[in-house]
Amino acid sequence: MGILERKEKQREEIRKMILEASMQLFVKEGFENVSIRKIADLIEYSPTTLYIYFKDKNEILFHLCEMGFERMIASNLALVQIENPIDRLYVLGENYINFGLENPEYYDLMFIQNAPMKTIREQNVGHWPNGDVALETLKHIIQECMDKKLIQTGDVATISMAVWAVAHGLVSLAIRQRLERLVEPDKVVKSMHESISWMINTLKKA
Amino acid sequence: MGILERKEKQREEIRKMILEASMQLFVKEGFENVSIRKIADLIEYSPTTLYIYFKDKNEILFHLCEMGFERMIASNLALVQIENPIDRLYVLGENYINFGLENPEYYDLMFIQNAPMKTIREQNVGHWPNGDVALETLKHIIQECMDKKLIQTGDVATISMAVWAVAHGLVSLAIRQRLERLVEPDKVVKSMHESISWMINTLKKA
DNA sequence: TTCGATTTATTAACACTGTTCATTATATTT
DNA sequence: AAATATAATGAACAGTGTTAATAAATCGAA
Repeated sequence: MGILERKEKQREEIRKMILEASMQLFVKEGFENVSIRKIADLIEYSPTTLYIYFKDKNEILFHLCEMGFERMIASNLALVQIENPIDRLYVLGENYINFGLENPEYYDLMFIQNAPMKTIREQNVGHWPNGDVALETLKHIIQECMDKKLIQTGDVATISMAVWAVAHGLVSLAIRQRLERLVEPDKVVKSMHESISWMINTLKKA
Repeated sequence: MGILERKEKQREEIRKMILEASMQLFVKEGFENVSIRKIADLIEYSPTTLYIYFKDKNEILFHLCEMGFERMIASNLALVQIENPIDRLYVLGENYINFGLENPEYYDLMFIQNAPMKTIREQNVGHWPNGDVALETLKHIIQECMDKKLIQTGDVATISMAVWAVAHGLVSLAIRQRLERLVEPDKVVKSMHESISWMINTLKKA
C-alpha cells in the first residue's frame, strides 16, 4: 500500500501549497483580496483545481483561521513560566490585545468572520481544534484563580465569558474603527490596556 | 426659487425610496443579499440610477446603519424615567444585548461592518449623527454615576469604553457563533445577562 | 413656443467574484 | 496495450460593484 500512501502525501502537499499561497495573499493584501482565482494564479493551477482539494472557499478560510490560532497560541507559550494565575491572566489579556492589533486580518478570521464557523458546522462535526485550545487556556487559568481563591468563585464558563468579552470587545471595536469615536485616536491603545487592567483588578478585589 | 425647492424634494423622495427598498431587502434577506441590482429591481429603476442619488453602496449601508441606531435609541427612550443612574446603566446594558440578539443584521452594520465607517471618513467629514448620540447616552450615564459617587471616579471615556467593550464583546461573539464554544448553546443568553450583571455590580462595589 | 442647456435615466460594458459541468490529460490497474 | 480511475482544465453560469457613453426628459431663456 506504499502507492496509496505516496498519493496521499502528494495530495497533502498540494493542499499545503494552496494554503501557503492563500496565507501569502492574506497577509500581503488582506482578507478581502483572497480570491480563488488569485490563489490559483499564485500556484499556477487553474481555479477549478482548488475544488479538488477543498470543498469551497470557506474551508480554505477555516484553515487560515486555524493558522491564526497557532500564532496566537505560540505567543502565549511563555505563560507557563508565570506561576501566579492572576498575573498569567493579565499577560494573557495583554497578549490578546497585542495580537489583535498587530494581526487584525487574522483576528477578523478567528473571531469576527462567519466563514470559518460555517465549515466547522458543515464538515468538522463541530470540531474547532486550535480555537478550542485557546479557549481552554483561558478557562484553565480562571479555574486555577478560583481554586487558589484569588478571585470570586462562580461558573468558570460564565466568568471566562465575561473576561473574553472585555478583551474581544476592545479589540473588535478598535479594528473596526469604533473606539476612536469615544476616545481620541492616539489614546485608544492606552485606554484599551487600562480597561484590561481595570477588569483584572476588579476580579481580584471581589 | 420654488422650483429648485420642489426639485430638491423630489430628489429626497427618491432617496427615501431607495433607502426603504434597501431596508426591506435588508430585514427580509439579510445583509449579504442587499445588492445594488436587487434594490433597483425592487423600485423598478435601473441599477445605475442609484449612483445619481448615492455615491456608492457604502453610503446606502451607512444610512441603513443610521436607521439601526434610530431603532436602538428608540428602545432606550424609557430610560429617562429611571432616576438612579446605575439602574439606568443596567437597563441600558440589557437593552443593548436584547437589541443585538433581536436585530443581528442591524447590529452587524452598526458595530461590526467596515462599510458605514468608510462613508463617514470619506464624506461626512467625520460626523456620525446617530452613532455619536448613542455613545453620548452611555457617557452621560457613566458621568452621572461618577458625579453621584456611585462608582469609582476616573476617565469617563475609558470607563465607558470598558463597559461598552463587555456588552459589545458579548453580543458580537454571540451573533458570530463563538460563545457556544464556551457555554452550552441554550445557556448562552442567560450567561450573557449574568456577565452584564457581574460587570455592573463590580462597578458599584468599587 | 422653440432652442439650447441641464438634469435624470438607461444600456452596455468592465473587471471582478464563487462555483459547477463537461472535457481533456495523466496515471494506475488489469 | 487497453480499460479504468484520478487529476486538471476551459468554458460557462449567475452573480457583484461601478463607470462611460448615450438617450430621454425637464427646464430657462430667447
